[in-house]
This record gives sequence, structure tokens and C-alpha cells, in this order.
Amino acid sequence: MNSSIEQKTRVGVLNDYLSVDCVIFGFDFNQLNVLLVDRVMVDELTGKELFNDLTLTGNHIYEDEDLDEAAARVLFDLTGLQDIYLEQFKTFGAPDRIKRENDRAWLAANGRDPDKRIVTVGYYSLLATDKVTLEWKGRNVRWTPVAGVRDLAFDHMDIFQEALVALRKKLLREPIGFELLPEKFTLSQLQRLYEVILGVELDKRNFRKKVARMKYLVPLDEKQKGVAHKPARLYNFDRDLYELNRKELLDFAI
Amino acid sequence: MNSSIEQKTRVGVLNDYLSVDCVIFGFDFNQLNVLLVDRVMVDELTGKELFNDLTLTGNHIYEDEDLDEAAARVLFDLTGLQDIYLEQFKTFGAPDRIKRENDRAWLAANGRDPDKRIVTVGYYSLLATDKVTLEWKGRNVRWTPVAGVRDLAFDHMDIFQEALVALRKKLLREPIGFELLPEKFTLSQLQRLYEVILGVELDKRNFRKKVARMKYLVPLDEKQKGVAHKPARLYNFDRDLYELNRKELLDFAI
DNA sequence: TTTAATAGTGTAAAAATTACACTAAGATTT
DNA sequence: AAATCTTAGTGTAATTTTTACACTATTAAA
Repeated sequence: MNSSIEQKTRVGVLNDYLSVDCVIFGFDFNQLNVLLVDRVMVDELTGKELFNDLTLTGNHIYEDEDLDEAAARVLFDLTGLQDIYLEQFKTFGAPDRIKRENDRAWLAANGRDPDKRIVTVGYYSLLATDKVTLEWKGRNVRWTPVAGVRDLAFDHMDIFQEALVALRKKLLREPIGFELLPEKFTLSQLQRLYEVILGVELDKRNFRKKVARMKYLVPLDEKQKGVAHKPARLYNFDRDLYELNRKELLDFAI
Repeated sequence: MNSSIEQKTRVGVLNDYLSVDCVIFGFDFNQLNVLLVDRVMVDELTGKELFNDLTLTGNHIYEDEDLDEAAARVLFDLTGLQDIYLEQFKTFGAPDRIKRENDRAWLAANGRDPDKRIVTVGYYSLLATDKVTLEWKGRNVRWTPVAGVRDLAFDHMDIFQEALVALRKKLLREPIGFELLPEKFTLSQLQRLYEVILGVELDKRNFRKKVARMKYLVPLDEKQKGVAHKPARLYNFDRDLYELNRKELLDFAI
């Protein structure tokens, strides 16, 4: 859920057996991407690069911090953004979660016991890619299309895939697509969003017929600018109208 | 997911900051119920009863135990049952999760520090009420209709309500209703199940028309026995047929 | 002015949903 | 053995939703 908690400077104690990891999804009007962070390990003596791979972002939680707060903080620390959609989707706690040699070496080098189980609470967050300034605080982060994600550190591949499954399920039932778009968007952008996340092709006319029934998707008196073709009408999602008109979806399948 | 892990006798160390709690749902062909456990606290000196309320079942996890295993163990310890449907739905970790006086006293009396945050991973499980022998191991447990649940210990009311929301959402999209029924069931029983869990009334003819399209719901050459009215045909859910025929539900709403 | 690119629109057939009321079969009661 | 009670089981017509499908409109760029 959206956090409207001001980020405060924390002075407390980090809990060293409990963390949050955050799968940050971003839509760029074309693909669904995930924000990954470089992890480079260098031999302390020789200075030689031992490995260089990618991780999700995450951190241990402070003793006085709620789980949702910790996720919002982790997201803020990486992107500088607040009040971003965040959803807890699954907790990972296999005793052997971290077993690969690289990961154990990394933990050891960072003062942690690689044999100690760390339970991590998985969150995903949704935003439009252009909200993120990739140079924030100098960490090396990059957007990667979800179809091209491989070989993440720790069990982050697993966490990432579960996040994607959870996102797809949620998108089928709840109006969260808008979290991945700017305030004003075109119907083609919205259609593309559903297509790339659900992995389907949708018919343009049928898509428009369907959304035309949703009165909380309101057409604005405004058009796209700066495109080299017929500019499309802009829409926005009216959450209040949605909450008023939502008929609880109760047609079950199966 | 179903656990097919044999319950072994654990000798390890309990992790004292991490627990699982299990919301055990049971359907009795009439209502959705939840299995609750009596919690009685007695003054050690006077022998006077200090309070007497209800809790979900839960326990801390062993250091060598996966989260799903811990949930299955907790369920087994209360009911003696294995291979029961279990679903992780949310993790609860507010620093002030446990703040009521009764709960703090209870923790203190049981050798725990009431000020230490315990993070608990919530699971729900689904079964037909008559699978449970309420006298198992002499713990005082009872089925309570979900509409009548109040005043649970700790933050169990919160956990229970979130479990119910998660169950409802899942029931709309996935074939989990059958986990609450015996192997063979009637269509009226199935209809009642959807009605009481989703809180709606369904038209009998339309319900039957709808399920008739689901080929994995197979009519048996067998009828209900021992009822004082026209006995209904029995059906069963063929999971293999379901997996084969499932067209990924991709009609999004919203 | 031409070209390239995407926006935007309608219709007919099929499928799904909705609202609605009576007969059938068995156990129980009289 | 007849009557009664209780739940099982069934069809149809109207409405809504879904599906498949192709052309014109508008803007910027060449």
C-alpha cells in the first residue's frame, strides 16, 4: 500500500535475522522492467574483481520499524522516492536460502554469518521508469526488462519471479496498472501495459470498448504532445469514482 | 501448498523471534468455521483464573525448518493431520504487535520477553471440519463460525481477518473450494460453499449451468446416502483434467 | 506535398449471464 | 399405504459481454 510516512533518519539497531527485499517494477510505455543494483566483490588484497552481478534492493529492518516502513525506506534509499505503491507478496525463509559460494563470501566480507538464516519479507513496488533518477546516491542501478533478468544474487531470482506472478494475479483483479503510468496516459499505453505484463495480445477496439464501460477512467480535454503522429487523447484514473462504483467482483471462475 | 513432508520429531532450537500462525478454516456443509484454541491463564499463587480467551494456533519455528514446514507442523500438532492445503498469505511484524496487558502477561508467564518483537508468518489451511478430531492431544479446541469470531488473543483477530480476505480472493480465481469438501460432494454443497465464503446468494440453475461447463467437475455414478430427501448426485474434482484444460484466466477487470 | 506512424471507430455472431417456477425422488410421518 | 416433507434437478427467453475483423483521421517529419 502507499506509504505516506516521512522518511526519518533512523538511529536504531538493525535486526540481523530479518530483512525486506523490494522488487521495483517500472513501465516505460514499452516493457515491464525491474530495477537491479550492481554487486561487485573485490579481493581485499589483490584488488582483483572476484565477481560482478546484480541484486534486488533490500536491507535489514530496524528494531523499531514496521515491515511496510522498512520496505518504503529501502525504496527511498535507492530512488529518493516516497509514497510509491508497495505490496507485500511473500516471505522467504528456507534455512538454506543462501548457499552459493559467491553469496556466502559476500556475506562474510560484509560482517555477516553466512550460516545464519535470514528471513526476508518480499515486497514489490510499481512506478513509471522515468520517475527514477538512476544516479541517486551514486549506486549503480539499472532498469532491466523482466524477460531478460538472469543470474541474480542470493535467491533473488526466485523472489523476482514470485513477485512477477503476484503482480500478474493482482493486475487481473485490481486497478494497479495506473501505478505504473504517469497521472495522464493514453489508452494505447494502458493497453500495452496489460499486454506486456499479462503476456497476451489484445484487440484495440475490444480493449477500448471494455474500458469505455469503466466510468472511473476519465477522458481529459487534453492530448499527447511531441509525438510524430496523431496525438492520442489523455485519460486519468479517478480512484474515488472507482471506489464508489466498484461492484465487488464476485463471479468466480472454477 | 500441500505438504507431503513426513512429520519428524524435531530436536533443534526454536527461533524465538520468528513464528508461524495458522488460520485453520473448516467447512461443515453449512458454515465456514475457524479452529480456535482455548487460552487460560491462572494465577500461579491463588490458582484463580485470570483470563480465558481464544487464539489461533501457531508456534515458533525451528532453526533448521522451512516456513512451510513449520506451518505444516503446527497444523499437525493441533489436528494430527498431514498433507492439508496450506497457503502463506501475509507476514505480520509491527513492533507493537503485542501490546495488550493480557498478552504481555501471558508471554512473560511463558518465559518470553513481551517487549521483543516477534514476526509471524501467516498461513491459512483448508479442510472439511469432520476431518478433525477435537480431542487430539487433549488441547481444548473448537470450531467457531467465522461470523462469530471475536476478541482473539494477541493480534490474532487481525491475522484471522486478513486470512479471510485472502481466502475470498483466492476462491474467486482458483479451484481451492474442493479443499474444504470431502472427495465426493454434491453440487448444492459446492454452491453453499461459494455462497457462505463469498457472502452472496447464487441462483441454483445458473450455478449448475456454469459448473456444467467445467469438465473437470465430474459427475459420479453415485448418490448421497442417509438423507431424508431425494439424494443428490455426487461429483468429484479432477485436478489433472483441470490442469490440462485451464485456459489461463486473462480477462482482466479494471 | 508526400510519407510515416499511430489514433480512433462499428458491426454482426457467439457466448455468457440473468431472472424465473415447476416436477422428481426419497425418507418420514400419519 | 398414503400423505407430507425436503431437497434435487431441469429450460427458456432477454440481456450483456465477448470476439473477430479493416478502414479513415490526424499529426510531425521528410
